[in-house]
Amino acid sequence: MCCESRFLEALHDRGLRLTPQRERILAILHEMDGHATAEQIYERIVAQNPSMDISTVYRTLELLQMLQMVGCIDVGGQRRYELLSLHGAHHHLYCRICGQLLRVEAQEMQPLIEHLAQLSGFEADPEHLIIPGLCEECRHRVAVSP
Amino acid sequence: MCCESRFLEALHDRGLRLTPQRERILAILHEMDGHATAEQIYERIVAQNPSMDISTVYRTLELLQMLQMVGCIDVGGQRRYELLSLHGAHHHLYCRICGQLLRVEAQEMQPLIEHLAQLSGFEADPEHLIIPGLCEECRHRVAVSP
DNA sequence: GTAGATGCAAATGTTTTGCAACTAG
DNA sequence: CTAGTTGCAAAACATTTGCATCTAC
Repeated sequence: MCCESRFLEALHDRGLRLTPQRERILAILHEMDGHATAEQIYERIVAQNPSMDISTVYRTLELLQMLQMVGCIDVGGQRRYELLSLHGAHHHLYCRICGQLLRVEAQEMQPLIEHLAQLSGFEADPEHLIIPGLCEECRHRVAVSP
Repeated sequence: MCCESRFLEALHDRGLRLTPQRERILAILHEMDGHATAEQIYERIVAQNPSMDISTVYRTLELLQMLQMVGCIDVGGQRRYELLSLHGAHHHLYCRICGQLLRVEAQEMQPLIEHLAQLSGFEADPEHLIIPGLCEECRHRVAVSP
């Protein structure tokens, strides 16, 4: 796990503590490799440790966001979290049929971002844009049965 | 009101009915000119007609979305609705400091959409994309006081 | 020992649903 | 008339909070 020592240090700097629950949540975030909901993280942990509470998951995710270790995106009325250290800067394609999230490298969006800046002085975030649409499979499925 | 007759026709085609509640919600959507939450629409109506229920607002908004007369975007954990007939196809720039939504013509995004289709077979929605970032004013304000 | 963290239960806020009563066509 | 619609109340979600208990340090 690449960032546990960073976590520990960040906690200590603030007078906060490394608990087994926090370790477990960080480990799960590594395992899941992105786009997990709080509920999904919680379920994985409860399987082994039934006493874990979902409020602890939320509190830890909030903490990790504050420490800039976890990013959060808001799709389809729910939040999904991912460890920032696992992937480079990227955006998301959100399939509004199957709910799948695809990653797109940040650079693919660069021309658009420059265009918008020129057009209206708007400085688009260089990461975590969510583009809704249809993924390839769902697009075909819809085309076949209209 | 430009689209009431279209609404009536679409309803009749499906054996559905035009009720005073549906008329009222459509009228409010015209008045509000975009980006209203269900709660905001509900409040406006309750002021004159206290018996209206918010579930009727949700049901009508869902219906209008199904009829492609209303679009829905998901920003900052809440949904906002707008009448599609009021503006041409467009996307949104969402300033995450002041919360303002700016409209961008759909054509400005066309090159990106084609690029994504080529890259991963993803068919991005031609409308209602939300791009978070900083509007010109907030960008300057932030630059001055870091 | 003690500030900080946890688990529990209950509150929150938003959206959805079941259902009996009502009404547009 | 009657299928569709409404208002109401309650459920369903996702998320947050208050608090007594517990624990990392």
